[in-house]
Amino acid sequence: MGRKKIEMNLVKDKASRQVTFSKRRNGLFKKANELVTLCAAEVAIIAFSPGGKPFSFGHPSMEDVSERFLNADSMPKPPGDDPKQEGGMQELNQELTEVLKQLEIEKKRGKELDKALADQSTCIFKKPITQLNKDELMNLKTALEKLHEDVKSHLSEIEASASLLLLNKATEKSDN
Amino acid sequence: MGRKKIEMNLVKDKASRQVTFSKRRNGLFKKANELVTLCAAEVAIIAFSPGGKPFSFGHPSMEDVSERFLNADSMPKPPGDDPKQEGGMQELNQELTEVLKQLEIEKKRGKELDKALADQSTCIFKKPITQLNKDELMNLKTALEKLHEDVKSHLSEIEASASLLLLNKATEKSDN
DNA sequence: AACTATTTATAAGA
DNA sequence: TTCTTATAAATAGTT
Repeated sequence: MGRKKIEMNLVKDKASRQVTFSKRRNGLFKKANELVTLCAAEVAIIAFSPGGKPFSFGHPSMEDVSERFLNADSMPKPPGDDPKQEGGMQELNQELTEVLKQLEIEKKRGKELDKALADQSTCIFKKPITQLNKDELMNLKTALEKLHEDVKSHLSEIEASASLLLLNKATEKSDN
Repeated sequence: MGRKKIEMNLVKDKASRQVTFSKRRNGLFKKANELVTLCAAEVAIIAFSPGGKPFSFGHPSMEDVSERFLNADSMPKPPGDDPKQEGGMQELNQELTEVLKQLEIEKKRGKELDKALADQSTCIFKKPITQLNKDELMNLKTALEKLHEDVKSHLSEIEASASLLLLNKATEKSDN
């Protein structure tokens, strides 16, 4: 789909691979959105870049899609289910939904924290640089940057874990 | 992308809608597969047809993806640099080191919990959730709650550490 | 981040 | 449903 046909193998150059990922991720999400619009479908996607960053698409929101999954009654069931599982399932599903909601709330709170931390950091780096011991300054800067990064990666983990759970629940249902 | 351009609205005719969904779902999954192949990305998709039937795509396996999450970690290292400090710098540096040590401890604690969760999850995630028995579901639920608690406390710890760092920094600054 | 030459996806038709 | 094909859309390489 471009100037030349490309082989369907790993793009060797790292930079090119990142560019390709960005372009194609956009394309994928656009296609997903069209599918939603044209067909009144519900679609959720989670994609990890080669660098390991998570990106997600969801319509309706991931949470809405999750509720759909977690409502076992609306899902077609494989034949030969053990009936004695049914009773506890419903309750557990509800509880799982609750847990996921809590995770969502926590995620949002964390995002605000992340932002606040970032703001404070940049503020502090502006003023007293010349008055500090260089090594110390470097240490502090590094520490804050790592804290910042740590918070961010942890949020990714939360988001990814929740998404994974949801995706995992649906996996067996269909083979396309 | 066809004989005629179509409006991006819901396809009215139900049969056509189903046909469109099938075609475009195939296209979407193909694109996802290409993204995986070209970029070494990891992608999972769930899609509900207009009729409510779930379809999914996932590369690599859910187990691999989950492991990827639950193992990912990186720890800020305490400075432990040479003692070329001047004046109040020494105090500040000690304080900083202390905070980072605490953070490291907290981080390790979280890592253990995550690993415990991973152990439970890797076996649990291999099965569809609807086929898990009650005990397994309870374990999963407990693991998720644990993860949630840990994340919460971890974020609080980070927040507290960061605040302490910034406060110390501000104090040192006004002294100069 | 924009631009096009091409390839690819797909809407309509069979 | 599956295939065919004219056309729209995505994108690889380039700037």
